[in-house]
Amino acid sequence: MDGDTTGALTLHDRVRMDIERKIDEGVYRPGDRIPSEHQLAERYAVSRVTVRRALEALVQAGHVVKRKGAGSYVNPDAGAARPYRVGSFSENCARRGVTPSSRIVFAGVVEATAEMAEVLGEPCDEVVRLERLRCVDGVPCIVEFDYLPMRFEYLLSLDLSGVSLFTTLPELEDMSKIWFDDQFDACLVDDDLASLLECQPGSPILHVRERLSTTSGESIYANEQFILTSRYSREVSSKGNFIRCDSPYAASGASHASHLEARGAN
Amino acid sequence: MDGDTTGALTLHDRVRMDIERKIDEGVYRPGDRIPSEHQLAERYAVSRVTVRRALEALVQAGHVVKRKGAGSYVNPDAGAARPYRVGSFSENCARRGVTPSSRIVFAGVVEATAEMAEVLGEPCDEVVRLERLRCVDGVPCIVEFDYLPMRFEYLLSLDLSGVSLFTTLPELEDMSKIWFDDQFDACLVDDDLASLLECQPGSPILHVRERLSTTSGESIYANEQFILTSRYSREVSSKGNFIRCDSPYAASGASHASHLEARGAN
DNA sequence: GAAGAATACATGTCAATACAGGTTTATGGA
DNA sequence: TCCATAAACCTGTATTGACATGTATTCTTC
Repeated sequence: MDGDTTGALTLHDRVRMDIERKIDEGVYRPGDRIPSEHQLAERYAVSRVTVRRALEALVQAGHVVKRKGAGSYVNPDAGAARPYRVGSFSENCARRGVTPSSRIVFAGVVEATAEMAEVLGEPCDEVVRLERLRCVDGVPCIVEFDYLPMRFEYLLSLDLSGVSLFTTLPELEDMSKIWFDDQFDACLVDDDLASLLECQPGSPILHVRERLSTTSGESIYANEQFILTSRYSREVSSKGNFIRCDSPYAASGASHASHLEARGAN
Repeated sequence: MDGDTTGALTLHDRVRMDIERKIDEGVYRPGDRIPSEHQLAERYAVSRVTVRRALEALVQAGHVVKRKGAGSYVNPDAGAARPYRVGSFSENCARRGVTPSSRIVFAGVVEATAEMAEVLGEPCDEVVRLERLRCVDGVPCIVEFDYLPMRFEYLLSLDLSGVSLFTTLPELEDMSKIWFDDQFDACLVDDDLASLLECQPGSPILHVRERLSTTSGESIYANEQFILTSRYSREVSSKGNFIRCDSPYAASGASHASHLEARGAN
């Protein structure tokens, strides 16, 4: 395990990282069989259980596939070994070599509507509200509204124009313990959005309502994004541990839920 | 573990299911601390490792939260204990007591475009193509195009009007080994879609392109859905082990990728 | 040479034990 | 009563050992 013996990490984490590194460096190449659990245990001087735990994580991440009775293999499709993390707006831009920017349109405390309280999962009178215009190389792409519980009021004293909530909130450190609830709609750009996004009113626009909560049920925040998909596309990759919960409206005759916020309140 | 001793299941599965049942029946209620791992091991007459494995699955599914040094607790937010599976169109309708129906608009083998071959991840000349109109209580909501590798040609001899691909394809049995790649766009209803969906041309419509593949890199199928969100809304819940890979178009100046299929080819 | 049996090997499952480190509760002194 | 300490308890991590089951290879037999 080389000189990388950071004492803070667990054994199975160190084993996992070393195997991961060997895959990255091509020591184990796509399609190759990697040494058996028994051999790895001997090589790293750990128990087989520890090796199995490391391999389990690699299987979860898509780097390794196992075949009972045969062995463990490096995933032959290198592209399928997706990074195991969430990319924020800022991160995605950086990865593509374009410059993200944010203009804070509004940041403050507002009275909570009944719907906000419900979405945030707790009775509350006030919420922290952000409205941001996100641009790529100066071209406006997304209008985003964020709604956070009052315990995040401290955010208002920070400069949020360059950062994402993803990297700011300590609650979001361990993504594996976060539930994302997303609802997707298509709607048309109204005059307010058009002037912010510098586009034609009546253009189609993607409307995403997202709610983040911990697996223990605590709400973190909710947001609402209007994404001009002609300028910025939203892609999501996910492993099968999610549920779609489509809901037909036609049957109940109920109209579409309106936006979380009264747009005229600015 | 009652009389439910199905020999086919593993021990940790039986333990997990029994704890799950006790949570469902209210023996362990939300917020309650469930017996310690040591106690559970003694009660079920299994080792602590087996109990931990059962609990691990329950934590993954969101039913249980653990606190180091303190104990394991039933997730206080019952709503957060989401079912650990994907809901198909048919399933979601059934759950809501409305009647789903599908009209097959087209089903057959077509010549593969370069883009289809790329999306399906393998060189191919032909693909199986389905076009379906999905309705809720007779109201058309979704136009769906499916593209499958030729090994699924046998589907064409089945009656697909009542079922979903999800429950039909054996490849989709273990959802935890499936990658979903989704891309969301908003666009406008054209004349073809309008006549199928019985709606106004120019209405905003949600356009989802989805690709399913195994963690070992094998493509299963790709599809393209046009969802009238005013009649049927798409919600997605997911745990944090996914990635968003938004891509800015503004920078490169590249135009939006066109549909997978030439719409006029019908 | 081909088919089937025997063998070696790899992963899957499970048990029993040990210790580290965090949390809760009980104890005891100021 | 309040606070600090100690003990009990619980989860996290790791080891060793064992057996079951599926896969691949080799050997034997026809």
